[in-house]
Amino acid sequence: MGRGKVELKRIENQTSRQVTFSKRKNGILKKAYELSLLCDAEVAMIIFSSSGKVYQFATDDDLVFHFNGCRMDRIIARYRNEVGLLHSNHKRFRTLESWKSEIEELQKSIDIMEARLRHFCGEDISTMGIKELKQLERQLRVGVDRIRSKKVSNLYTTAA
Amino acid sequence: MGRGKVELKRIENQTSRQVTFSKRKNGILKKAYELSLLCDAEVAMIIFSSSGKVYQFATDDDLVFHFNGCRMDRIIARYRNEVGLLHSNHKRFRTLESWKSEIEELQKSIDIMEARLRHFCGEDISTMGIKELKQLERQLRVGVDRIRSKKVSNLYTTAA
DNA sequence: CACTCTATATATAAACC
DNA sequence: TGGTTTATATATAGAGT
Repeated sequence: MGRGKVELKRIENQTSRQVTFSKRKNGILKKAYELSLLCDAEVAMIIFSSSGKVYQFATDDDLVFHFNGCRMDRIIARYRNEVGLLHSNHKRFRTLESWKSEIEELQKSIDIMEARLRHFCGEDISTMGIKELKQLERQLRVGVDRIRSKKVSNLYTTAA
Repeated sequence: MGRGKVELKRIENQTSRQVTFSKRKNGILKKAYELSLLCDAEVAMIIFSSSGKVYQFATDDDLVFHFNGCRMDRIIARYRNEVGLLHSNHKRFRTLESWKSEIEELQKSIDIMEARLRHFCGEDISTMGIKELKQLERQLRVGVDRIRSKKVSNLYTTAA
């Protein structure tokens, strides 16, 4: 919308990315407000800019100062209920450091797995060398083969 | 937008409220996707229709992790860290609950990613149906193709 | 950055299937 | 619910301040 058409990909120029973010953020927050008001829907939205700032909207948060997130927690709670995520808890006594380090550990594993998943999808492979690429391809082939044979056996099972 | 101008208040006619909801929901989900993609932002959105159905968007959910809300929990966790706690009485000290819930959310993401990684390797696929298997195979093929072309271009680069 | 100004691109209301 | 069409309302890209 506007003078030029935009490609649907990350805007490389940092300045215009920032400007576009600011404009579109306002636009979408307004849309969220309108949707909730017009259609009597419960809407929650959380936005982190690439620089790390957070913006939010939640239904029935005060319109003028809608940065307090009063209802956010309730909507999130409702979401968890619907989607079915149950939390059990134990481990009462721990130090701050132990919590932090566990979180760091988990985050690290997540980063590694994300990279691996991307590689499996053929993304972010520009940094990989020939050797790694070959290994990855081999692994993908193994996956394809296993799936093929699984499909075949499924067909037989289904047909019977 | 459209033939008539709309008042900013709850649409009383139930049918048109429903129709408007459906259209605007699609619109805003698209906007959320564009915002995250164009501006490299992390975006999470939860929408409950007045009839109680839930719809959602979370950055990257539809890419590698096209599973319902794999990233949602992590965005919520990040939100809770950076904002949610500012509005409670404990501004500076995180509660035990907040540590635990963040860890649980990270752990959950890890579980999902582990399962997905195994599938990519053709493991643990005995529970998958034909449809899922086909989809997985397609994704693996995309990966293989991308790697092939990358290998080819690498050879040229290396040769030069 | 926040805001202004326009030309254009999009979203969508209304009506009908 | 989903699509289609069309006229109109909005959003916003690009450029400037």
